[in-house]
Amino acid sequence: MATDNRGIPIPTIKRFPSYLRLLKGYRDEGMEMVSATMLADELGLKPIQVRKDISCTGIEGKPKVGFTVVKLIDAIVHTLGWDNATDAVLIGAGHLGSALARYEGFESYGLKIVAAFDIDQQKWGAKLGDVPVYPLSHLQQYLEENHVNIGVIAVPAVQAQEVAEKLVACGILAIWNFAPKDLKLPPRVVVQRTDLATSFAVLSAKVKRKMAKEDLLEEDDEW
Amino acid sequence: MATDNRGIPIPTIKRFPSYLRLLKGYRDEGMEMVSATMLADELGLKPIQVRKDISCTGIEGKPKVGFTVVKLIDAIVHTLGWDNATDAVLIGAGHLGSALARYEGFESYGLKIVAAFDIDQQKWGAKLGDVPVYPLSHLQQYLEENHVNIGVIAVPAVQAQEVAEKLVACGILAIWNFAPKDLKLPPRVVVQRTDLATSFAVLSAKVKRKMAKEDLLEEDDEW
DNA sequence: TAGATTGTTAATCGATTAACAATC
DNA sequence: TAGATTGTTAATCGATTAACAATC
Repeated sequence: MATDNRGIPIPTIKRFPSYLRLLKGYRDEGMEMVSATMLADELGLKPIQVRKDISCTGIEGKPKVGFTVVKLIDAIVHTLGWDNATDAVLIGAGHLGSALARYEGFESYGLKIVAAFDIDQQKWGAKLGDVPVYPLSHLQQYLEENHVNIGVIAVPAVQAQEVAEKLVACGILAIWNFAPKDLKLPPRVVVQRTDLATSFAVLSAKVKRKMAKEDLLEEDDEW
Repeated sequence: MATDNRGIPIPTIKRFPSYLRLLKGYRDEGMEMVSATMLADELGLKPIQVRKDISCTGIEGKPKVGFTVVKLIDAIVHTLGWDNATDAVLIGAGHLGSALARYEGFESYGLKIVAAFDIDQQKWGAKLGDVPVYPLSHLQQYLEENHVNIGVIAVPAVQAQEVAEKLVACGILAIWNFAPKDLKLPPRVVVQRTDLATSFAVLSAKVKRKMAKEDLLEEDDEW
């Protein structure tokens, strides 16, 4: 087990995709080596943090020179587990589901949405990009016949829990939940939320903080 | 400045929307009081953490009884700054942009998307839900004539930086970026990313970790 | 060589968790 | 009252940052 990722901090995991995007750009430009300093500069991080993150991949660099771009790409991809493609089903073929199904970036993450399911009869038989839409009632059968590890939930909040339980009952290992609802599921199931409310809350808080600081500065000016 | 939010930890901010959803449900069911224990239980958190989070809002509870549901809702909404509606423009009327424009949950966050802009001529004049789509070339004029604080970016990665710079030049204070690209902007601009890659990276890492643990357990069994 | 960069070890910082007195 | 729950203070845990020797 040369590069397992137990113990890699979540914040580091979250920075990996940014490194990856940058590194792929460098590779496409023909750049062979890159230093932590350069990456840090480009992403607004501190060099020491980039070095720490990189060290989690097990890759070693050369003092004064830096790291081999393609080696680093491979190492990050492998550390994230993105070198093994994983099939996923999408539940919910509304606007968000449709956007997800058509999103082409998933390919480079090793994620492949193989089928979508919806309760709305009008959507059955349609295609979202390359992804066929089936009746939700066919989900169980589909999962019995196809090996799929991940379920992507893009249904309204009120239906999310029920859909999640159905997925779990069918043996799904991990759920990526886009519904604005916190799911209660057995701990063996991996759940990842992508929640607009959460993201916007952080934005709101930062804006409010910034406003407060500016008000404070103005006060200071008057003194 | 009774309840400014400087010093409220970001992880706490991120949990607020989950509390809010739960509390609104309780309110609608007619529940008047709620304990930290109950919230924790429902969300899979520890009671102590919920109490710490709640204390950041300035709300006080009653021992043995808990907190007043509606008071708590108001306090969280106010702490997030969601009691003041903020206008936003959306750049990019593709599938994702369309899904965002039609998303009805934003209303309860105090976010209102007032207009969308796109370079694609075919989209001009259309409406995404209630949101009109204008030519991107009209952005500057629109922002001069309307007071808008937030820009939502839902364009392809290659165009994101350029669009962001245009928004900043027009005086936008904060940017919510859905493009898979790290923006380089002056520090005075608040930037929040909602990045599918980042979210999926965490999911992948958790799955990989889980697999490794299971493999390990199997090994243990054999010994 | 000189100097930039790596990698490691230690210090700092911030969030979570524990302990416990106060209280309804 | 007894016991559940709050709120505060202190301890723990984990990530970031600093310091610095090693190295190309």
